[in-house]
Amino acid sequence: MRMTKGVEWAVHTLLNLAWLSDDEPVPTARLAAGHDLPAPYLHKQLQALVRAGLLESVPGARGGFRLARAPEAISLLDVVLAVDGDEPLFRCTEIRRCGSVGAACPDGSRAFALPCAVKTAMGRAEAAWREALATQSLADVRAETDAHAPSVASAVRRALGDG
Amino acid sequence: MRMTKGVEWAVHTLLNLAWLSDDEPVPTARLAAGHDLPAPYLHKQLQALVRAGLLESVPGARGGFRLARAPEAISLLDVVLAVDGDEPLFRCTEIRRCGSVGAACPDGSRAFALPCAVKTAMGRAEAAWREALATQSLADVRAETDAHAPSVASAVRRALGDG
DNA sequence: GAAGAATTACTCGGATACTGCGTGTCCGAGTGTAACGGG
DNA sequence: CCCGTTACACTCGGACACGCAGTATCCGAGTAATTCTTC
Repeated sequence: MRMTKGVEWAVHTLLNLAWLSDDEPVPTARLAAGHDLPAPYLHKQLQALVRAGLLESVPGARGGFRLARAPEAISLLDVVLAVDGDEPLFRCTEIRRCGSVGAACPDGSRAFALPCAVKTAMGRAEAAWREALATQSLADVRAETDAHAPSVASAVRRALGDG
Repeated sequence: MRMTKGVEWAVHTLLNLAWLSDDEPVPTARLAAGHDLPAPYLHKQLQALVRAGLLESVPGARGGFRLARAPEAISLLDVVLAVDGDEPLFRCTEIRRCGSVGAACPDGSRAFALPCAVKTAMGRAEAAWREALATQSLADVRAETDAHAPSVASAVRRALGDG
């Protein structure tokens, strides 16, 4: 029950693009060098972000990736779902219907008409998690970092800017 | 980013024990037959629940497992952490310090003194998830099932009771 | 018939293989750039 | 000197191996019930 590390890479990479704030596309190699990440694998994650509509890819020479929307319009939930997929944390396989317990229910169709209570309980918790992720945007995280560590923004522009 | 299926098995098994409500220990084989689960693997999950203090194991003939606490005192968070471990969903590897971006921060020790904003944002969401799991007890799920499907309780007693 | 000891059968507990997904990598298709030649 | 063509270098895009955690299983240690023997 753990998130893939691609999520961390994706969030930091999107943050770096948000700090650059110009429309110049940045190639994978420079983004990967920004945090010493393996370029091919990061590239794979970036493709997922493109498919999810969070990034725009520019092909050809001097191409690369840029944000497809404003940082205010990209939530952490968007990033997590884009990289890790949108499957629920808890997958109900309806084992309540199986085995001797399931068979001992005389009115199976009526007893199992409503959703499994375990599934709904887990779903409530997951909804709270998603809500908390959805209400935090990339711009919020950027603002929090700017408040605590103002030197990071200029460091990103110095390290990743194409000047 | 998915929960192990052992969680579903553990919750349903604990629920069944809560429905039985007597102090007779139930062996693994009968619990597994209740939902057509592979007995050896379920046995492994039950051991994890014993280590976490949610179940009591009774060795020897006519032995088995029984709840170690009242269903009201067992939260869904307890079950999830017992089976899947208590590692955080999001693991921050501090990549912000690495690479050209990390090196470009002139005052590294000051800029990175406070926790990573990405980590704290993810931590807020995870805290909401844990809170929602912690406030739902096994007794709550049992009550919800009793309200929606009253026949399940008697079915469990009929299928798993040692009568 | 009752008490005691040995036997037996059943249970938990931990150690051991197998599989699927996350992790890491590679090469081909496509495009913009730049150089080069001709007008 | 300007324009069109050609070649090139760089980028994204998807397809291909590897390792570890989740999945599944087995056998040994320990205990309570049972049975047999003896008084």
